[in-house]
Amino acid sequence: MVANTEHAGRSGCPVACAMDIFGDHWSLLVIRDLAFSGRHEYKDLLRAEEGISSNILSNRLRRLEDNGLITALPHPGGRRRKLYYLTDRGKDLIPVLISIMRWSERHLGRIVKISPANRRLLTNDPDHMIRSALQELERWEKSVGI
Amino acid sequence: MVANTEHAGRSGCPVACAMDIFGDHWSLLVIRDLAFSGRHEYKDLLRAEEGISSNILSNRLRRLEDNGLITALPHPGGRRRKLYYLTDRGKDLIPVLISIMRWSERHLGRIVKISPANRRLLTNDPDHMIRSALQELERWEKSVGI
DNA sequence: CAGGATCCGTTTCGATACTG
DNA sequence: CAGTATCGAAACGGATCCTG
Repeated sequence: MVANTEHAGRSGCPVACAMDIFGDHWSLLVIRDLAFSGRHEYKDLLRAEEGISSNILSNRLRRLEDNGLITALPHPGGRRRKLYYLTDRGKDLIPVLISIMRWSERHLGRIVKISPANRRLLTNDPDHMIRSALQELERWEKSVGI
Repeated sequence: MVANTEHAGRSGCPVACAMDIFGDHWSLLVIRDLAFSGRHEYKDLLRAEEGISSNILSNRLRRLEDNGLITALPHPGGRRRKLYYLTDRGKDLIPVLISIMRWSERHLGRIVKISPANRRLLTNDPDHMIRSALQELERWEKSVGI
């Protein structure tokens, strides 16, 4: 009973406000890879996504940057290369991703490839998963000197 | 560290599998209204959404039904009228919606219209919100004899 | 060669008019 | 009132081209 009649209507709903992010096919996937896969470069995201094309990835990276969900850092070893990573706002989407994963695990289990250990963790201790993902990101940030 | 390199790749990720639902602009909004707003009829959903057009609503309702997230019941007082409601699978999306709302509340707070009481509940006791939404749905289901 | 812009055919969206 | 048909507009996405 949150977004009920009392608060519904154009631009009045929490979910609606966020549809730029949640209503897009690719944004969440990019966030996911930045959050869980240790990927930070354009080419990694390009190859890792399930077939995103370069123009779309480019578009989404800019959109995510505009929305303050990711930032880019010049890559130490390249001219135009960049290192993309999540801002605090972006990192804060990790619980949402976990929650989606939990739903998917329960209802689309047959399709999900996930190790038994991670499946158990996802079910039994999602908070632990969140913490360890965040730790991993912080570790990476320190390693590149952010 | 869930969908990391070990499990990434085409159709290997929990998030990706669910993109038919999460990657769509309208599906989550329809689910939201079925979950929180006590709306069950076509016209209610049409008016309540932030401007969804009838063909899109029709399309999404069918898609959601095909995916087993909603079901329709013939309306007692109408020819083509139906009562749409969430299946168990659909109801299980409520935690995801709450998680999205929490994120939106934190980061898009300025846009979100939500009463202070509900905002506090959203922040402090999301589980309570989930339970009360489910109770409301069950109450409605009993009232129409499901 | 990496990042990403541009072109362009195909798909999807969405406002409105329409039907039973 | 519930849904469909139509049709212009927008988005997608594959290939290719540009630029540092």
